[in-house]
Amino acid sequence: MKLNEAKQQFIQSWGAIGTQWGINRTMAQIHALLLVSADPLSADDIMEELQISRGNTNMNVRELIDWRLVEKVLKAGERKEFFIAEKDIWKVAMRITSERKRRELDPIIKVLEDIGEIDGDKKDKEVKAFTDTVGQLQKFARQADKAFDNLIKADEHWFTGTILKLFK
Amino acid sequence: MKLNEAKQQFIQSWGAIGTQWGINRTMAQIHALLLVSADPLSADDIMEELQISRGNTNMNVRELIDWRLVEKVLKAGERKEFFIAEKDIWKVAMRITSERKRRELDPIIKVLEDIGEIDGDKKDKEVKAFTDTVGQLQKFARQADKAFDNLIKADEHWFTGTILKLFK
DNA sequence: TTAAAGTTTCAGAAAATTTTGAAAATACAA
DNA sequence: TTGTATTTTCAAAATTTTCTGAAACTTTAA
Repeated sequence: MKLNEAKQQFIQSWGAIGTQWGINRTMAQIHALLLVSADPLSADDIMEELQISRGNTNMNVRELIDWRLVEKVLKAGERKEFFIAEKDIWKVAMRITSERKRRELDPIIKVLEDIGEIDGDKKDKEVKAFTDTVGQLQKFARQADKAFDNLIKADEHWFTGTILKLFK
Repeated sequence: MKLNEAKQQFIQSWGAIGTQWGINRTMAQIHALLLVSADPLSADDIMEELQISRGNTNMNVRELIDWRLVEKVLKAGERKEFFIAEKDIWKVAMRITSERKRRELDPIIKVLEDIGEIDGDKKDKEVKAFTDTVGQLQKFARQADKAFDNLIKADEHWFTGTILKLFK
C-alpha cells in the first residue's frame, strides 16, 4: 500500500470511529491528519487535504486545541499559524480520558446526587427500584471517578517515567 | 424531590449523556426508564411515558435487546410483550464494554494492520511519521483489547462472586 | 497610517440522523 | 380457517448537527 492511500484510509477510518463516539467527523479527521503528518500543517494545508471549508477547519482545530490534542506552532519568517498534534498515544488517551471525565462524569455524579434522595415511602417498590438503581450508579460513577483521577495523577507524576512505560 | 420528578430528570440526563457518546437519545431514555422501573413495561407503557411513537419504541427496544441490556418477558395471560432491563450496573458496564469492543475496537485493529505496512523508503520522514503513529496505535489498541478481554473473562467466571464484588 | 495576509464568526444551506405513522406482517384465540 | 391484537417495517417528515462562505475582525509589515 502506498503512503497516500494508507493515510487516506486512516483519516477516513478515524473519522468514522469518532462519529460513533460522539465526536464530529471533521474533528476526528483533522486529528488523524495531524497525527500522521511529519511537519506542522497550516489551515490551508488542512483545507486542501481534507477538502473542507476555512470555517469548518478553524472551528474544529480550535476544538482540538481545547481538548489539548493539538497546538499552534509558529514558523520563523512565516506569518501563518501551523498546527501539530500530540503524537504520544498514551498522552492522547490520557487527555481524552481526563477531558471526558471532567465534562461528563463529574456532571453525572452531580445529577445522581440531586436525584438520589427522594420523598416517599421507602417500602414502596417503585421508590425502592429507583433508589436502588440510582444508588448503584452513584457508587459506580464515584468509583470510576476515583480510578480515572488516580490514573491521570499517576501518569502526570513519577509513574510516567518508570512503570507505565512498560505498557507503551 | 418527588419520585416522578426525579425519574423524569434521570431519563432526560441519561438521554443527554447517551447523545454525547454516540448513542441515540431515545435508546438511552428507554434504557433509563427500564432501569428505574420496578416492573416490566410494555411498548405502550414506554410510548406513553416517553411520548414517542410505536415505531421509534420498537426500533430502540430491539437495539437495546441486541446490546443485551434489555430482555423480553412474558406475563401469564397477557398477549403483549413486556421489557425489563438488566439492573446490575456492573453487568451493564460489562455488556456495554464488550459490545463496543467487539463492534469498534476489533475493526480498528484490523484497519491498523492493513495500513501498518506501507511501501516506500523507511528513511523518508513522511513515511516514518506515518508508521510511527500507526505502530503506536496498534500497540495501544492491542493492549486495550487484551485488557478488556481479561476484564470480561474474569467477570464471567470465578472472580464475579468474590474479588470483584468488593468494587460493587 | 495603510493595506495585505491571515483568522474568526455566524446565518443560512446542506447533510446526517432520528422519528413518525400507517401499512404489512405476524401471532394467537376461537 | 377468520378476525383481532400486537409487532415490525420503512418511506417520508421532522429534527439535529455539521458545514460553507462571505463579512468582520486582527495582526503585521512597510
